[in-house]
Amino acid sequence: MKNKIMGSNGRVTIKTVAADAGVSVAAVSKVLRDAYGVSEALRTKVLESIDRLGYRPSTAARGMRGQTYSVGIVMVEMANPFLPEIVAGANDVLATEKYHSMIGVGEAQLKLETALIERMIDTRMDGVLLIAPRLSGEQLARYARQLPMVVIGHHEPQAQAFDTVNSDDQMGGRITVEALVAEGHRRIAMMSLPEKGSTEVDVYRQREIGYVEAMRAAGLGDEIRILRSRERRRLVEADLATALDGPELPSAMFCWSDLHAISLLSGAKSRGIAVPERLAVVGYDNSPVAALSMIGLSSVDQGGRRLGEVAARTLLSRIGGRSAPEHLLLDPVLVRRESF
Amino acid sequence: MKNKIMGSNGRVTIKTVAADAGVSVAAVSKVLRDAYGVSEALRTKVLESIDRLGYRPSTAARGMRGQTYSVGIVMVEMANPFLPEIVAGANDVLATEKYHSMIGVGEAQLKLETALIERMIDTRMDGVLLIAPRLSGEQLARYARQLPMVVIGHHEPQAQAFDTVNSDDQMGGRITVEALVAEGHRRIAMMSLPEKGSTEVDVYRQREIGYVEAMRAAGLGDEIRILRSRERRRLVEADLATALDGPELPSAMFCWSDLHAISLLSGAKSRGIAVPERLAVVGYDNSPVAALSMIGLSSVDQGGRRLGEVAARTLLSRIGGRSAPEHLLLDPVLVRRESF
DNA sequence: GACGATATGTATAACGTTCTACGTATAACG
DNA sequence: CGTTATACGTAGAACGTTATACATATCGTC
Repeated sequence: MKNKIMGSNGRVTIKTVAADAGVSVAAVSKVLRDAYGVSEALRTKVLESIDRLGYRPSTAARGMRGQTYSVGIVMVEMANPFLPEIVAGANDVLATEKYHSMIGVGEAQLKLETALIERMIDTRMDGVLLIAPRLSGEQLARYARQLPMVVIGHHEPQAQAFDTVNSDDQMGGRITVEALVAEGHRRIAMMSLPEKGSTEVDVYRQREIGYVEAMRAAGLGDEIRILRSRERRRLVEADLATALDGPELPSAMFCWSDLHAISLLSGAKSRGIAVPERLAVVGYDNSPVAALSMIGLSSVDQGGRRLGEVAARTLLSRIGGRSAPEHLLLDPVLVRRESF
Repeated sequence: MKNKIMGSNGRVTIKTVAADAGVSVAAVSKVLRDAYGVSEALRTKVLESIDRLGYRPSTAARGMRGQTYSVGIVMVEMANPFLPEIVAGANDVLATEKYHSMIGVGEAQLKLETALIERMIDTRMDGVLLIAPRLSGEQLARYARQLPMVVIGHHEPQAQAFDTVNSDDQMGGRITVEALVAEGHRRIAMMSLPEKGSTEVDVYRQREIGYVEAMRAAGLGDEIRILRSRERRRLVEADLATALDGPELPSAMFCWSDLHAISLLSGAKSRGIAVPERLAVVGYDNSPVAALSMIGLSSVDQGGRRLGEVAARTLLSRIGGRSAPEHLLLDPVLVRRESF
């Protein structure tokens, strides 16, 4: 067994492969990149050496000059039950193209989000997928000029620098109201987040728009009622209690998220309010908890896995060179359970 | 404004900083690394240039020769509700030392786990934190010889090449049985996973050991009963139904995970089995779902955040050069709710 | 001032891969 | 056979940072 040319730390490098196959380093690189200018014979020889030696390219070295075949995912938080499906869907697609994703958790903090995106740029990731980012559209665009970007959970169809892939949140509000109206409900309220500081890129604002439109279309413009709950997890139950104990309990409540809907269910039960007889409840996200038979929450399903798949495909096409923006909306579905 | 020396793509590089500060590239590098051999005056000058220019080191270039100040986390799956707290705790500690974590999801698949760890090595991450890996201790040790490693959810106190940080799973079984016994329960069964293919590194095997020991200590050796549920999510409910419909329903059931416990609660309710009067139920993990008032599951709390913090600290000390192994156990706590 | 010890700052190669320029071989055509 | 076009493979620089060797400056002592 001949002496092998190894990198520092005893690692098999492209030089090891070149020596084993009896070709130049540049030839091995061409084979790895599927670049023009190597014969089939040389290619076969090199691939055999790569196999035999168990060579893996150094991602760090690739980042100096070429592609790393990695994608960053920045998630707003880890505990959100909607996100695993998105990530799984994205990873399915990425894996077919030999890409790996690396996830950073932004904790809904601008500073952290910024630091993560910048670290991904510094690591020379080929692209980034943001899920429910807190950065503004302008800030997103600035980073998108530095690396390919796709955003989920941010509605900005006029954005040029990055793509968006979303569930159609207006439609989610609409189909929920339509279904409740078809059951005879007239007093349909919506539980959302504070209006202050929000814009129409936010998913809950889009859901409100759909709710309002459908109520109007059903001739229920006078019954439009949007209640606002503070976002802090600890404050949600207090705000929901206010809604449940208020003077005019609606016959149905559409909540912008499952978390709120589940808390509402809980509060209603403890007050002896019959669900769905006295109060029908619909959430949003169709999280696994919603499906527990002890919960039985009706909920709008956004098709997280499909979202992830489409977003990853869109990102790969950006990485491949496309610069014309794409803004996609996928149809949500209302999943009915006992709460409605 | 003078011409600035910029890297490819218009990026501020170490050369830009050196030129701006009027010093050599190597001096700037020494400042960045806090290395010996630069004066305070030069240091101040360089740091001002770094600030003014908004210089960020290229992580890829750092990976060629030095440290990247990044840590990989490989998680068994994304949807596990126990994991967000671990990651949050780890990230808190890592952030104080200017490290970023990047998460890969192994989906409980050996091939994927392997590929992720290798990609983290290729990216020259400074260390890796594995959460409930499926790789064997031997395989873990092989990778741990290539980069610093800490493992959570894998009990191997004799391992030399990597560290472990775990909740004391035996103790979790023990305190549960003790509490049930103190309430007068004698027929206490445990719901666990299949014995085939498992070893004592697995958390559920450790919980079984604690269960068995505490039953014996309470003079209930004859009442030891470990039921086994297949791991596939879809099969859990069928296996639990078998347990609920069996000839001898115990008076209490200790489940190795909240998922199983919640399904058991659901099954018991649908059969009219009064919880906790006819059947007391205790889960493991104290997940957010367990705490929902509509669920009210008593559960063993592992202190995920604390686990993450300790694990990150342990990893940083490994990265800092320590090679003597550390194996830490944190005490779990039984959280009581309506199910018991 | 001379000498020795220590601190400081620079020059330069290394790290592993990609990109590009270009020399040479090969094939096709007249 | 000579000419032209194309394919193939190599040499070497680039990428941005770190690590190390070493020249020179500075400080303390005699």
